[in-house]
Amino acid sequence: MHLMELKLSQTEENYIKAIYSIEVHTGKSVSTNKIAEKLKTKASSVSDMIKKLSDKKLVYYKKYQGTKLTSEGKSIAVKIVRKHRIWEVFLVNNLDYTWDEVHDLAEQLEHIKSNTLINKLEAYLNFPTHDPHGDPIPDKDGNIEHHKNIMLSSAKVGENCTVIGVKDSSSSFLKFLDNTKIKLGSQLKIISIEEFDNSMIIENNNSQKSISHQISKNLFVKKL
Amino acid sequence: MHLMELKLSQTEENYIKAIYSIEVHTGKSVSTNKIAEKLKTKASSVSDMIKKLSDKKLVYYKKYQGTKLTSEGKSIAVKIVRKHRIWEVFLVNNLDYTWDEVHDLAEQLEHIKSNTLINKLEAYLNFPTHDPHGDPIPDKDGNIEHHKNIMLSSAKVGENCTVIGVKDSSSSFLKFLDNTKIKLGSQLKIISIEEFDNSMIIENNNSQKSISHQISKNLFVKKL
DNA sequence: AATTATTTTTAGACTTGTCTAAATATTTAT
DNA sequence: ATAAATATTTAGACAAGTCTAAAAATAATT
Repeated sequence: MHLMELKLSQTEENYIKAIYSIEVHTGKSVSTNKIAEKLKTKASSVSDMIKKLSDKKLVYYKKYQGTKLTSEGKSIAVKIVRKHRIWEVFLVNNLDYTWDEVHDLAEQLEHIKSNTLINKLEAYLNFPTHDPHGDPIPDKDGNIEHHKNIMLSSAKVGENCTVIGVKDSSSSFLKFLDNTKIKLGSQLKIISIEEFDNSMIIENNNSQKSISHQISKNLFVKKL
Repeated sequence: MHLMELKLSQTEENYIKAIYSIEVHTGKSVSTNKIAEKLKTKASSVSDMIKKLSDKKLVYYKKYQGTKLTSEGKSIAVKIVRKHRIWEVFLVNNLDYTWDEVHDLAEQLEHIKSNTLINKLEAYLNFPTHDPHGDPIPDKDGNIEHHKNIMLSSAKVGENCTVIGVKDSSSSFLKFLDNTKIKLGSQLKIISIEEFDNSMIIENNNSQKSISHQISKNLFVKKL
């Protein structure tokens, strides 16, 4: 519906992405301070940029009332997210990066401008549905599956499930997962749950491990 | 020998690369106008930037005397070239781009900042020695094989050779090669040479084709 | 060698994105 | 409901990179 492809700077794209991610998490309109915090910049800079994005009809904006992406803005945001996640898949699956190493690199790669590159890359990777952190990859038209956020901690004894993502994607958490050999797609069976501290014994690759509640609360799973 | 990794902007990198490519072609010190022409900018802008690069000890510069890369500058240039060519290999070999489509994309990808990415990518691609245009890929330490520029036009009847590059990398020439099924690594046997116009009959994939002198002058080959 | 012509540099202005400090709105608390 | 605290916006300055127009240096011509 857009008459001409407007070209955004890397900075503009980063603002759009930040607004999108806050908007998705909170549902509400996004405050200037939140954006500043996310982008590690100052509120005054954000104010300036929001005006610019508003002029380009990428956000709705009334002074002092916070901001929200227009449908055009949202569509751009989703495209950036799509690029980011597809690149992450490539880095982890093909170049042997680990979960915790890829974010900064993907942050750069997502800004590569090309109409065809990301689609070719997606095909090369066999149309992955989730990135290495378990977040869903939007399709070519911007449709994105919102997964229902089932945590491992809510699973019952005897159930089987597949790991599809992590909630906490801090470097230390991801390293812990690497060490315990839990990764995307891992099949887990809940053997028992300790009432005292809610820790779980799970079976993974035919071996049993104990998982603290702290951990199970941060693992998204799909029940089988 | 450099005490700390200095970070260059994309623009600075482009200047370094431009100076390098002109310096390699001509051998002489590079004039402001030549750089301006290459980068499609104005001489005044070039003047400013050269001063900046000179402050950073990446070029030698005396007013009105042209400029030359220092060894530090040259090493940076070669690293960029390395990135550019490795990305081109990936785009053509793995994502099915054609020779003539990849330049602009590689121009973006070469600026991705990462100490590990390009080495991992190189390994993933099995350490290619040449890019899809036949230009040699510098190794991790910046060593670059200067190939001896043997043209197909200098081959004799009965000789066998492999295509390792093109001199003219215009889009129309690359398309012509695609159409005639000549690509990097193609094995060619010279069947005959027509004295009148120096056109050649060559054998490629068990089929014979006529190649004008204009074409054979622009194909780098390695004799077998 | 003196005069053109060309190349290169400087000076000043503009754009994008940033910042600090001050002014204005809004929200919270009393 | 008024004062205090917080959030947001404006104003003005700065850095990177670009440009035009004018000045200075080099090269070419006669």
